Amino acid sequence: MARKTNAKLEDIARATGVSKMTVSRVLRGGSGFSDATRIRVMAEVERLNYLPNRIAATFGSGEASTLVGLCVPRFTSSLFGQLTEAIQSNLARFGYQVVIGSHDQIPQDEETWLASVAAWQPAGMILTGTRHTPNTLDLIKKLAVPIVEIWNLTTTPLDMAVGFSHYDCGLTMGRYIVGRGYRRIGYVGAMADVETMGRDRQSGFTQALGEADLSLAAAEILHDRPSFYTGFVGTEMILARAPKLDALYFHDDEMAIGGMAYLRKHGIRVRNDIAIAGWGAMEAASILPERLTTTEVPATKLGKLAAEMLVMRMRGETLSDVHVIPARLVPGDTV
Amino acid sequence: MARKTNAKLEDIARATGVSKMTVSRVLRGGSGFSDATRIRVMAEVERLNYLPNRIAATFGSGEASTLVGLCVPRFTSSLFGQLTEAIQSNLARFGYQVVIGSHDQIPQDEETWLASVAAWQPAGMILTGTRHTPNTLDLIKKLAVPIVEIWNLTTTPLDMAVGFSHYDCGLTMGRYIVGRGYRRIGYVGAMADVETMGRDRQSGFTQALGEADLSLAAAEILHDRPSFYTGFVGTEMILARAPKLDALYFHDDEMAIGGMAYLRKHGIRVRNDIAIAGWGAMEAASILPERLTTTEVPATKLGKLAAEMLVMRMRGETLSDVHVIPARLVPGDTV
DNA sequence: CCGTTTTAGGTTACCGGTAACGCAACTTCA
DNA sequence: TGAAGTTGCGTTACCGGTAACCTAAAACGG
Repeated sequence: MARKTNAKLEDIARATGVSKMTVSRVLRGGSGFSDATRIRVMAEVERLNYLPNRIAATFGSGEASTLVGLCVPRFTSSLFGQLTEAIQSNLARFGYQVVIGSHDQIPQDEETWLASVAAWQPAGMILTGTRHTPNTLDLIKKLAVPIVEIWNLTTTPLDMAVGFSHYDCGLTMGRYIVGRGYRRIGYVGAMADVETMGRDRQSGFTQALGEADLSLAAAEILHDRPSFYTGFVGTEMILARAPKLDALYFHDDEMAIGGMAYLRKHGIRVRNDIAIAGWGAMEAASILPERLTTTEVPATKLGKLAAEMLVMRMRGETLSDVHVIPARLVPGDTV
Repeated sequence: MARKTNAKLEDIARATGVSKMTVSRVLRGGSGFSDATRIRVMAEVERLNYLPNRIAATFGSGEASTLVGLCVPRFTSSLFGQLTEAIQSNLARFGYQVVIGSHDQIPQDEETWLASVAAWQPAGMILTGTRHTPNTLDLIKKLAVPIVEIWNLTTTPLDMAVGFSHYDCGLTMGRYIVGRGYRRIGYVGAMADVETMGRDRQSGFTQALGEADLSLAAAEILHDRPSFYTGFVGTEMILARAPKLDALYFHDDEMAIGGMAYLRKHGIRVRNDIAIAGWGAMEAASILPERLTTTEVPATKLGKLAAEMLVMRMRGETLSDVHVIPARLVPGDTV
């Protein structure tokens, strides 16, 4: 692992007969050189197979690097997968590299990760959620770099935010379910030990029920991460405790699908016996015999917008702080 | 975005009354300083809220950075999500940061991404698959950095490899299905335009059929990415062309589940009328009324091993090149 | 108690780019 | 035609760490 023997600007400069400053100018495509020089330099760059050195470039310029940090709860979720995909590809278009982390809803893990990425003088940061440790907030302030908080909406962003209100997702779905005449309504959630955004949806949902002088007839929050199987088991558990429910709101679609599998197995008819609502408009629901009532979350669009906002800000443009990507209730056949 | 005003080693050195070299030694936890000095230095580090600068550190040492590149086909796949999660968390344990890319099976995209990451003097690389462009191979050779090729097994790794044989997955499943007495067997795949590893599984599968003097009765390779819905549609299409099939092998479990949804919708009984086999042992299958016959792919274990192999090699240890993480056929109720 | 080794530091010279400035030759235009 | 830009470079001084080398004092050992 000794020093690399790669060609450097000086090698190209020597071979071309110019100064390395000129080579640097040519490579960065600015001005300050003739066309003839450019051609000669580029020929040597090609011949010597020059590989740029962003470490040296970043260090020398004193500017931020072209690295951007991205921290999500986890990558094993279809929505966060879409988000990651969209953010990475859109940042790559503008010449940025994405350094990832996941915190699984543990703010301390985000802090640890952030510190390790901060050491790279990143040009920007994308964080999910609005829950951060005090140290994270300190670090962010010290970094003084554009930041987008995504996924969850906030009116007081650290810097910029793009997302939607999980509370409103729950509120809207709650009103919808109540409006369809259901009265004995349960909620099946996940990750009981940590504060997920599903908790916000549950709050909004409960609020909607309260508006109709109802309350949650039962809530079953499992400890595991949301998954098909968690939904299956959660449904079994909540129905064991509260067999007379006529509607179930799930943490997300995958859990709802798991719940529906439980119902089918036990001959309980969806909608006729019990209404089902999910969240996320996940791909898995596309094969259900009935269209799942859910909330569409434009993860890809959100990721793209977050990336583009960050790029603009990193380039010094000013733009408004908070963008709302509306999540939309999609009525189906299950409520 | 002018130069940051963060404290640097020299500030700490001045405040402590030592040289910045001593501060550097203390911070990196080596030797060459007294306990009293260490305490005074650390106090100033704390007080001035020093933030390390890996750009300068990497540049100054001439060593590789602590960045590691990870390129997968896409992040919107449960298995690649698990892989990403495992790799990121296990590399983070050892102080590395993960820079991601995705190529969606287009080798050229991998090349472009690799070039942008190579400029960061990464300490290592993790690539999926063994198909790389000539330029990618050149670049990798120039980088001269530990590399793990994962997911697909190869006997001629660029450097190290950890994975399993997709061909064998298909071969084993083919023999199993043939052994259970099925004769009119179809295959439903995805991403027809590019060479996926599913293609390798299909080859092995076809080979197994050939061993029994059979051939694929039909193959339907869709153009889309594998998904629940692709499986649904693919099943519809293949059965329209070849209604008398008695077994179907799918690109993966999600497609198989989609296919089973189609069958259920049309009153076709799984196993009684047509056998179904998937691949990947994906979580979604956990809620099926019958246990899906599939191949278990230990993505998390694979990612962890890949990360650990890379770390060992980055630390200069020598170890064997190729590790096989066995994929295992899991018999279910659908074949 | 003295020679030798170890410890605790300081000094210096980079790493490979980039910013800022300088300057000669060439254009432009009144 | 001469003053004022403009173009096309070169020169110099960094950026903030680290490696390598050096030195004086302290510890050690026979």
